Amino acid sequence: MRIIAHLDMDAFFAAVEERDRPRLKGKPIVVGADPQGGKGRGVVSTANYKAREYGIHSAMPITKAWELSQKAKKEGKPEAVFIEPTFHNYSEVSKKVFDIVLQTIEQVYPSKFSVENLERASIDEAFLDLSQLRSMEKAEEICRELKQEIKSKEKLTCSIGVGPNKLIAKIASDFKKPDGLTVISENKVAEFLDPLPIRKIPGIGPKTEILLKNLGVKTINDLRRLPKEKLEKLLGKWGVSLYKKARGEDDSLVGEFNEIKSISEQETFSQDTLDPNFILSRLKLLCVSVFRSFSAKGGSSFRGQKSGFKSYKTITITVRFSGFETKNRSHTLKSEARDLSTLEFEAMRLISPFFDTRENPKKKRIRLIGVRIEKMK
DNA sequence: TCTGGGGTCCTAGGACCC
DNA sequence: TCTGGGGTCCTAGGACCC
Repeated sequence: MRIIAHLDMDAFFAAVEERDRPRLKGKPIVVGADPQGGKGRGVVSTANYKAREYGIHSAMPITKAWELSQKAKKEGKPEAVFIEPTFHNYSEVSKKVFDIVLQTIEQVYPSKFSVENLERASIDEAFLDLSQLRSMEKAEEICRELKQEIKSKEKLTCSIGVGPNKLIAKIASDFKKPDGLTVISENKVAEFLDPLPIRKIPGIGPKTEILLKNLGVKTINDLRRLPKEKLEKLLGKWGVSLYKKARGEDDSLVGEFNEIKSISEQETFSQDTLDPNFILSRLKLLCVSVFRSFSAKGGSSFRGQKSGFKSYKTITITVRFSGFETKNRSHTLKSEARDLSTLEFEAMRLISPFFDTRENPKKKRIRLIGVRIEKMK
């Protein structure tokens, strides 16, 4: 039997800000783009639980969050504090938290846990393979300990889910947020999943939700009643995988090696424009910056492995117009490139048709451009 | 109220090769 | 002369995640 835990920090970015700035204690906090008095561009990255009471949540346009905050103010409630994210800071805190996780488990269960049993899934999430403990009770106990240690050393709370696989652990960690601990043993999986809305399954987003709702499927129990063939016809490969997920099945391993497959940067302009001088100069800066991360040596990347690539083969540019319509154009070179000037040259070549009628017959203004490289070695 | 930035995976058509 | 089938690569787009 496998025992997998999923640890998820609560409102991570906002929690770090609240911890580090005592004057913000207890206030609604929104980490995201600068709202610029309701005229800003961008979205909410993280809102703390006080701000969520105003209806503010992740991925919401920052202008909307601003309005909700103003509305609350009129009702006599405290205005939300808007903060721009400092990723460097969060990733340092993240590292400390995961060090605490490793140290705590190694202390309590020496030789039963090592780095390979920990998979950092993102800046604020990790999976732990606790199968070696051979008991759900022991797993629960160590998770309690982890939460306690993180709280006392870093003054941050997290939620943990424990289950027979990564899927159940992940859904369970979300079940009692914030500061929750949910343990689902193998024989309780169906009972746990049945009443949950299908959106709780990672991978079901707004589109799949609508598609399935049109078939009368709202809960995971409803989903389980659909035959495999029907799901496959509807969603292809993904449908077959959903069939298994609805049954709580998932055999993916903790600590699978995640190779970096692409490096990209993009920029949304503060005003939509079709000025080639401006756009090309920004494009060049994006190229420089993408090339810098490409050739950064020895630095540990987001998922913890070494980068320091030597060559790339595919260049892609992105253009997003005023109406949010988005186009990509890519080119794969005949042989590997190693230099910045090839990247700049190809990026310019790919974007130039967007300045005239070849790719932009209505002369629409541009909102965002991006540069990506792939097939690195 | 218009919708960030950095990623992954999947699909589908066409080219090309055997 | 009106035509197979499989494999792989390239390109473009879309859904989703944190």
